[in-house]
Amino acid sequence: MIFSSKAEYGVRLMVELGRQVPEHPTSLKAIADAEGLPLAYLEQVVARLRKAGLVMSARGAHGGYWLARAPEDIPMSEVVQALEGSIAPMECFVHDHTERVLCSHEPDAGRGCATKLLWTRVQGGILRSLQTTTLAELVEFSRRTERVPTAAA
Amino acid sequence: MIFSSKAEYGVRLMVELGRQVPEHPTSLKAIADAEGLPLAYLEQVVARLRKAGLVMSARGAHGGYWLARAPEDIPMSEVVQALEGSIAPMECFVHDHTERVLCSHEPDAGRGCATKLLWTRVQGGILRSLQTTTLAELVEFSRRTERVPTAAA
DNA sequence: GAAAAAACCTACCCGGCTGGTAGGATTTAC
DNA sequence: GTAAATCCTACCAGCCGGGTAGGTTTTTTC
Repeated sequence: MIFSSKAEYGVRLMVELGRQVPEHPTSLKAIADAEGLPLAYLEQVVARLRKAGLVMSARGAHGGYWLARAPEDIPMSEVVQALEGSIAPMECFVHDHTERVLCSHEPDAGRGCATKLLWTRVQGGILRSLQTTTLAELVEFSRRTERVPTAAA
Repeated sequence: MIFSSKAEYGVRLMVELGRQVPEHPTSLKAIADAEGLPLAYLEQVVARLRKAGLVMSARGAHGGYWLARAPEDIPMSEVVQALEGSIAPMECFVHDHTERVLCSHEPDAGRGCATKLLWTRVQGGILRSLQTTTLAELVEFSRRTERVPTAAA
């Protein structure tokens, strides 16, 4: 049970944008260099964030990306959801958005799906932790733990 | 982000065992039939549960598996952990059991890994939901939602 | 208006892992 | 001794994650 690297890269990208001046475009190249990530792949990642309305972009020379909203107004659940497609502990959750505790894949020997009760709780736990964390917190954290560049080499 | 089918099958298996008389062995074949799961694959799944000390087994004819403890004393975190190997939202968590919020895969441009703060919270959310759910709850749920077999066909 | 810098798009690809299958060896009840 | 079961190990096929490649379009700058 692991998130894809898209989530990791995308979150980093968002933190990086959160560290920048608002409204001012930052090129992907700069972010890729700063984080040591492959530029071409980052393009695919940022495309998801753009389609989700989390970042905005400007094309052409000196173009780039910036946050569509203030970091305080961006819950990480939105970010991860945009990157992962959906936040589901099991496959049968992906296409079943109802809260019904009923296993979609089979009637299950004439009784309700007990595992779905469990996965529903797990999903709740994940969502809650993501919803209560804002991008601003991560940006703040990255600032706090920033090491002062050693003056002398 | 999805749990493997081992988790699904294994949890079902545990629920099935929880529905049985304690200490009394149930054959995998019976469970495989009841749940409609491939027997040979279930063998691999149950092996993990046995190695984790969650189920006990008896070989030979009329052998089978039963719960090593009462369902009330089995938190689902143990079950899922046995089945999945580890419960980690990101790869770098698997081999880093410390609580240090520090990215294991790279020094990250001279600052702390902000994403790890997020994943730590997510992991906490998952673990809490798994720890506070016992097998007994799932067994109880499966009993409550059991449909009365229709008398007439 | 040419060239550079950037976003944007789409097709492809490779290795690893998930979800099994196959086939047996061993143990025990009857 | 035979049937029923656990136990063990090797193998495999397809899917998908994590990229690469190679363009097209838009915008700025000189």
